[in-house]
Amino acid sequence: MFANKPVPLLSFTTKASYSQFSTAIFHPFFSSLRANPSLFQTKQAHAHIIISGLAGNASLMGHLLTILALSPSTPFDYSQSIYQTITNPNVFASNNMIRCFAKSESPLKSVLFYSSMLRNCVRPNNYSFTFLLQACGKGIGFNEGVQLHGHVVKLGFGEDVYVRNALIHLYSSCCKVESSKKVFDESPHNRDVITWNAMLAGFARDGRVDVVESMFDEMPERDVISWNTMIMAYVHNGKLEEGLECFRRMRGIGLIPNEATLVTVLSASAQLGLIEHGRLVQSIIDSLNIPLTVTLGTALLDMYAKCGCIEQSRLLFDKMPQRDISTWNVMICGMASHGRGKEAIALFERFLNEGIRPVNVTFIGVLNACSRAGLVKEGKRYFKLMTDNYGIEPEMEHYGCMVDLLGRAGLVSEAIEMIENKVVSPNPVLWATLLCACRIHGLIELGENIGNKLIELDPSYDGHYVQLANIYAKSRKWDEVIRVRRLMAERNTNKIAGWSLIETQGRVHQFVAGDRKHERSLEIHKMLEVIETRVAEAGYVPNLSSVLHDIGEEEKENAIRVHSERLAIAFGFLVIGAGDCIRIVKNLRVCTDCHEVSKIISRVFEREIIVRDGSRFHHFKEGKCSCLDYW
DNA sequence: CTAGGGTTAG
Repeated sequence: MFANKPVPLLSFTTKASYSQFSTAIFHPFFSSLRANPSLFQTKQAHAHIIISGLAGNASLMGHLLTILALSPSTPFDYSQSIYQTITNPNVFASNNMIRCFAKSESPLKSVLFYSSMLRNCVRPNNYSFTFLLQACGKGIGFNEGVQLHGHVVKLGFGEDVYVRNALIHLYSSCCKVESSKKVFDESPHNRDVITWNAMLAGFARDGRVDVVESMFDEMPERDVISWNTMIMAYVHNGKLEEGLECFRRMRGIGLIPNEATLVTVLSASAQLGLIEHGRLVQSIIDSLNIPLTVTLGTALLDMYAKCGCIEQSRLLFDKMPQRDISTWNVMICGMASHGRGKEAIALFERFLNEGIRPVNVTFIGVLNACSRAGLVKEGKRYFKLMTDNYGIEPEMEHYGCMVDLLGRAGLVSEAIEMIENKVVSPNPVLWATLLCACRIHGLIELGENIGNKLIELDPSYDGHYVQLANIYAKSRKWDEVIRVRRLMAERNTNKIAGWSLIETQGRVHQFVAGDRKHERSLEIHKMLEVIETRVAEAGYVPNLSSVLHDIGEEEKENAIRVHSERLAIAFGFLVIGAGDCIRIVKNLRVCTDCHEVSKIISRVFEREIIVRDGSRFHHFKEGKCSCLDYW
């Protein structure tokens, strides 16, 4: 009866008269369909019910609606048509109709349905409210939810733990975590692990990590989801190391992580650029035999790309049995961030050929790729494709890519036009992007204009001063360089402390400029001297323009010498096996001088160095960088 | 006869 091919109904009907069957014979089919919903088989069951003259039966139709509510993609009209055949709807059938509404595009319609249910004198029960409150949470129906909360209390379901949990979940979905907390506090004896988890998730969404932490410690019992929620609270609120530490503790007590755990932990590893940790997660996935779903595969793909292993990323991409739009986006953006513009574009073309509809993020990757590969014509064409063919409204990021693309190609007036004509409110970020182009192309006058304008707009941000000074330095206007540096010092701008990190044997070593705190500091500085000697022999002359302070020449050289990136490289030579590449993650942009030195190091030591800075990768190899000296 | 909490991309 439930094979994948249509069943010859006639042969079935000739065997017996349906009136002989009780409704009970359908129940085995319902339970198998609940476990494994299939629209086709549900329709078959429906057909049999109709033939047997039971289409008006509330219980049978209620079961069909349950299955439809559980199915991944349900034609909503179908659920409604089923409900309409019921001669005398009971609360069971109505509850499952609410569930179908909750899953639909407009979940709040379930509330309208609820009032019609009341008019028809169908009395709601505790199930009704869990489904209704769920629907309100999905549709962000705060007002509807509050009214339903009133009904819950009035009708006496206020102590049902399912209903209470649904209320907590509803309020936190509507960003009213204080209301969630009220419900939570009202009934201390009426809590289970789900109550606590819902409450944790509410505070996590609200960014109150400290509260999540203390509640987590207070919980009488914790399951995998409690741990996942705790880890997510850290990771989604920028406390990446804490997230990883929590994951370590979770494994320490012998709890088996599941897919959600691993996806979150991979995201933290990716953001931190910790390839060793990422590989550890991969080995956990392998040893637990966790199936590589699209979500998990995409998270892995992203981790490899963000940790500098774009080849690994690509191998995994080619092996994945299933991909969705995010998978493609991650792969395209990853390629672009590694400066492999042509490959990113080839992927995008393949993606279009497979008939997938690109979204805004896809185009950020594609436009970035064009910019990195210097493909001006293509970039313009894709920008037009995005707006004209796919109706995607360009966001600031898209304009940013275009300004970068045009500026890099030296088409400065077109870039200015783009900024001035297309954006409703001109954004400083776009001008800063163009300022970068001025530095590369040595456009002093324009750079001066833009730089001064930006400094005026935000005198406390040091990045604009640095760029302007770099522009002056490029044309050897040292007086101006000194003037800008002084201005910056006088105004005491907010300097973001730069750091570089390197990972080895599961440990993370983070350096700041001039760092002498590392346990192997002496060796590191000795290694630095060796590097310097070899680099100087290769003809390197320090470029003083990158030094931030207005100090004597000799000291300037010292200041460059101990940039965090160089300390990390020197340490890398000490701990990374010969032949293996040195991977470094930085928070800020690579300075001109460090970039130059890194190139030379890669040549004279025959060592590949991969540096991830704030927005892209630099692969230093054989004296060249993958960014082609434009960043 | 039906129920609840956690997951990726710029």
